[in-house]
Amino acid sequence: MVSSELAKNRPTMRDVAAAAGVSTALVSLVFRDSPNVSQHRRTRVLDAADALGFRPNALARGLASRFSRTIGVLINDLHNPWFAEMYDGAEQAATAAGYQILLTTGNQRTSGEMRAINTMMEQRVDAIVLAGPRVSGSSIKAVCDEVPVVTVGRAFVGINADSVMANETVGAALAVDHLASLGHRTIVHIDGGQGAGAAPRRAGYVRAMKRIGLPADVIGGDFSEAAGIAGVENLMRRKQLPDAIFAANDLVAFGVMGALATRGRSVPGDVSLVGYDNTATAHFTPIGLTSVDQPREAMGELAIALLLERLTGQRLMKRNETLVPTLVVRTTSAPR
Amino acid sequence: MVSSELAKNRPTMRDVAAAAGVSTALVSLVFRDSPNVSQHRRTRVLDAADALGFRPNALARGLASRFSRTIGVLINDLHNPWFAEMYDGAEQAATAAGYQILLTTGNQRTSGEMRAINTMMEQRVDAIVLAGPRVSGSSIKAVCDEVPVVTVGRAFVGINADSVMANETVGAALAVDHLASLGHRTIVHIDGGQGAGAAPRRAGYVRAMKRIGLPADVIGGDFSEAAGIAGVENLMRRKQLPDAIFAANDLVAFGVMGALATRGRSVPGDVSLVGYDNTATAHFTPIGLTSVDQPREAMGELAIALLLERLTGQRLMKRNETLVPTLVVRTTSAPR
DNA sequence: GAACAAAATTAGAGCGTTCTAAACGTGCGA
DNA sequence: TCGCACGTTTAGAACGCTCTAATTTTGTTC
Repeated sequence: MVSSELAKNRPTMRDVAAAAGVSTALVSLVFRDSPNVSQHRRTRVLDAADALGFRPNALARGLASRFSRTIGVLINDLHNPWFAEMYDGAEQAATAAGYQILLTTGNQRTSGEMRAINTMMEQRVDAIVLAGPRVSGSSIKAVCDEVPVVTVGRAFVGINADSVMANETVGAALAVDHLASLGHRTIVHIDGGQGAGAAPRRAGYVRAMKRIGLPADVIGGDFSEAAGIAGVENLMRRKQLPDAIFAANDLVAFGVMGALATRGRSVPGDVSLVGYDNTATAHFTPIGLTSVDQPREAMGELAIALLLERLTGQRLMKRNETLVPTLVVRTTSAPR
Repeated sequence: MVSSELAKNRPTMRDVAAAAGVSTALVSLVFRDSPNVSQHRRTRVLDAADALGFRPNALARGLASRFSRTIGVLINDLHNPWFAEMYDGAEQAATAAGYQILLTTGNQRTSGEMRAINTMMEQRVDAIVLAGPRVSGSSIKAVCDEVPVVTVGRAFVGINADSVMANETVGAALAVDHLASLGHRTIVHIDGGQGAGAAPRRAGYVRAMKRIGLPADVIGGDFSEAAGIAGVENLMRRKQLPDAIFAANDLVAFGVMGALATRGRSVPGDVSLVGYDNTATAHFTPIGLTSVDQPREAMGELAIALLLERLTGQRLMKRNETLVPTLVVRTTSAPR
């Protein structure tokens, strides 16, 4: 089935050892940067390895050592730049700790996620990061008992997985306070329906409005542009547009912007607008969307840090961390 | 160093074999879906494996079989949704062929790319996809001799790697013809400088303009928003704005949109605009950027198909494939 | 130069699979 | 009843590395 061209006989440690006139054990020590190797032999081994084009076999290494020094990262949606930024933080932290990352995606489907998790387990990753998982807690319970797991953007109860979250309630309050401080009184929230994080954002909005003595006004939606468009259609049927709109996320906000523009209303002239997530698109000049920003890279770093605590045996108890978002003010929000 | 909690004694084939009262060889056959296993034993083995929570060890499997059934995919920039879409196509094709994907990123740096490539080689991937690589051809020559490699969005000469490209020249012509058909006469191109694909886009623009008898007019730039802004500043110094602008990519186009808006000019009222790449951002309603679209998923699928040809020994000769882009017309281009 | 400690090196047994070749049933025809 | 073919099953040697314990070399001290 496989052509002879491909069935490469790659050099092994035995070959290197023979070429350098030492034992395979010594070659192994050299490639693991052991301090107890004489400089003399070290260079001889390294030279021999170089001459042969030797690459250590990570499979054999992992099998023999029982540790792959690999952390599996499951990203729910590769298209969502949110995850890319979280990944940056995670990768940096993992690399610094001498771990490699095995990146997989779930294609936004639970079946895909379970497949990806199984793959990681079969590859014997030492720990797992689940970024924005869609799967149920019960379906990953067994995994969490075998290997340290941290979830990002979602927390499970009843299973042994750490979590890193952003405080959505505070984020929503940030948006409301900002709009209120600009003098807006009628502030509508188009919510994210059943989406992850939608509920606490909604709750944070309601609480913040109550706190400053304004009536909460929530329009149902989801995390999509269409929801923003529908929300505007809904609002246009009223006697009067609100002073401002707080959208459940940036996508919804883009829908709102488009729909308002179509109907000849201007942002922020007629309505101020705040989004959530601070996606890359939000900052593009023609848009300039004011948006709540989550510390994505920091979340990725923290996720790895939590895993490392488990891997080094420093901690056995579950830990849930929450980071605080900030508000990035751009041009879609202006004084009333 | 490692806590006892973590040094899991995962069940092995031996355990499963013992529990099912068969040999490890039989267990192995069952897990490889061998047809020569009696139904009776198969279910016994599967039940035993289930009861024990057995997961085959991919490391051991790869070591013993000399094939990991894994294809490494190096994505140059995780933040760029272009790659995500290409990846979708690749993953689908790979999964269909029974391969797993090992995804890595180079963080837009050649050093990062080389590290990632080395990692993949150490993990003994069976083949490699390099999506938009920044590395030099000479630095991956050795890799291409060890394992089938396909590059996407870039082709190397002198090394044994297949390639999948989009025809940038045709893409540029698509943009020019579209603008010309709308009646625009002065069509400026803000180019991508040294960026990947910038040269053929520029050449395609020049050729298309020549073909329809219009004067080519190229403003130097790069693949960034800033280049779009600078381009507009440049144009504003002229007596008159051009009828239309063909930007080297969507990012440049966004810069152009923002800069024009800042200066009180409207798109497409004063100037029509066409981008390149058809990024997700391009379709958002408040932007609605007309843009050249590359068949990204198809490119990913094709990349895997080329690798499979090599893996099955069907082909030894290098092959370079080129796919044809299309134009997605939105609201930034209108009749003169 | 002997005795000992410390440093450097090595032999060899795993790690959990696959793979080859051989062994084992079992049913069939002679 | 025997022999044979066929479909199943198995023993045991890889695969390329790590790890433990033992061995050899080197350095130090008297």
